[in-house]
Amino acid sequence: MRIATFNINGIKARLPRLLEWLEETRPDIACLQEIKTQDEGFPAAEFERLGYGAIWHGQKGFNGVAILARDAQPVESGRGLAGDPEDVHSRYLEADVHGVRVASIYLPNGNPVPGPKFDYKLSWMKRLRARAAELAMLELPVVLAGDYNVIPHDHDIWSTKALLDDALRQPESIAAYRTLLADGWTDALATHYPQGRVWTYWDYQAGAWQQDHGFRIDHLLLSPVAADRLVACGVDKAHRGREKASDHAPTWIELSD
DNA sequence: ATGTCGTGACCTTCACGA
Repeated sequence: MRIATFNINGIKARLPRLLEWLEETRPDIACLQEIKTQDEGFPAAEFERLGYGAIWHGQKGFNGVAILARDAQPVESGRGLAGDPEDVHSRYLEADVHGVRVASIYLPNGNPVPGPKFDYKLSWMKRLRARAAELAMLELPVVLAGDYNVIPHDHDIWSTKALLDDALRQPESIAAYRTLLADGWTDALATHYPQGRVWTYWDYQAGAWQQDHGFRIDHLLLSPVAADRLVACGVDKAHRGREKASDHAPTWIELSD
């Protein structure tokens, strides 16, 4: 079973690319982030045509997450994270699909540092950790997939000197991410590529793609039962190089049946 | 130092978020 995560940076602008990717790679589950549309604007019929059921949590202009399932309808098990009634961002959606509990996560960017946006990022990560602890109690395999906006290690960015002041590389962000790993979650790509230097994001600016100045922020965290079934993982890098591409590349895992 | 996108709004151009 293939489970992918893809920050598409606007589902309206990206729809042809997204449908093309689905047809070419046929993931069993696709977690989408930054759909950047209200619920009414979600093109569910387009996915249905390709055999995908979907659930989505939209928001006007920004954020927004979705879960697609091939030949199935995801059964929603969570929408938003508990712990902050003031939080109106659409960043978390969770469902049961094909015997797996899966979450589509769009973790706050957190820039600039310091400031309220960075505080929000860190508190959001605490709330995610609390939800993850609940999910760890399930018998089902669990996959927490999404754009974490955290660069976990120096070898997860093209230059160790880049983005040092950025929220994506702050010690507090990295520590919160490592806390999840310490709780028993497995970073799939880190396990399979221990030497690092596998990118999932290349900025639109400054010729980052052309120079391969990327970094890794799209992660799939696996519960122990899911990690036991991990057989392969990777990044659909070629899709980042196409016309009108997202600034992220699809990132995926393969679980044994 | 700069570089680019996508979205939305009294909208042919800017502000914002990333």
